[in-house]
Amino acid sequence: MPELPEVETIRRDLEPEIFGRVIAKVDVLQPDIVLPPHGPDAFRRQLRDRRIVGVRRRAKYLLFDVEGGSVLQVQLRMSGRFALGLEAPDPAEFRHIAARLHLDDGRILYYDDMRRLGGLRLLSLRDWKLEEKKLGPEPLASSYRATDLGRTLASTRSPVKNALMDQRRVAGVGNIYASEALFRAGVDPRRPGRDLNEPEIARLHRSVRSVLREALRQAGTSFQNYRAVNGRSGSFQASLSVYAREGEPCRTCDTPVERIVQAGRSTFFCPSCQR
DNA sequence: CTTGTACCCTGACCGC
DNA sequence: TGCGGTCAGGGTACAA
Repeated sequence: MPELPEVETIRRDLEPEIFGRVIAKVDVLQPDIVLPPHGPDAFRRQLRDRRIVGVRRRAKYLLFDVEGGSVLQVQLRMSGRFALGLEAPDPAEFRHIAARLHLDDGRILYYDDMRRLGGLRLLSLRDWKLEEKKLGPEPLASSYRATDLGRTLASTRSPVKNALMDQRRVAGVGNIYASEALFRAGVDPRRPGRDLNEPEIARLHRSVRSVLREALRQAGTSFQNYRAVNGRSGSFQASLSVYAREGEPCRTCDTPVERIVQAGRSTFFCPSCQR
């Protein structure tokens, strides 16, 4: 479920706890969350006794650099999450533990994934670099400019909402923050990407960055089932302008927020403020 | 090439 | 209480 701010929040929670630790043992309880190229057995063998020398994020992926030139790539997708501790987390809340990474200090990193759409992949540094080439720029990087967004939108007739969620165009924006950024920019999510003019692109660029930054400051958005590490919740849900507010009054103009479906996903917008 | 749809999976919720 | 339909913060395979 997490988008960029949620994944980055998890990264910040995990890094000081697991950086430098050695993975003493790996248990795979749900084999299908181990993603190619390795099967569960090779995955477990190759991670064992390796030190974690980096805890990074790229797009919506968490990356644990392990000594020896490998990268453990974590795709949380809709329901993946972590718990860390000496003892197992509350079994009433973490009911779908799919893997356990035992650390050399006795603590265990639990990967829980109710829907099992996410997973863990062990890649060589070289293969990760190939994967990374498919991803668009990080929207919060200082090098990310309105012209970058403009170029990527100019090349598509897709609705701008879909284009924002396309990880090859810009990395880390998902269903919540696409809707929120378009509201802030005053842009109708159904407009074809290439139809946006320069001022609209400039506004959208600022909106994407500001909404992600603010969400990050509030440790992300937590609904019933999304939590950061060990169940810590974010608070950005209180700041949402349109997402999950169908029928409620727009905070700017009181027009009821509308919900439509684009590419199979809900989009929320204010038909009056967004043109 | 681009774009839309089906699908992976479990659980919560709603109307009947 | 049960049952079917819908929906959920993602990404990919495949068809058109």
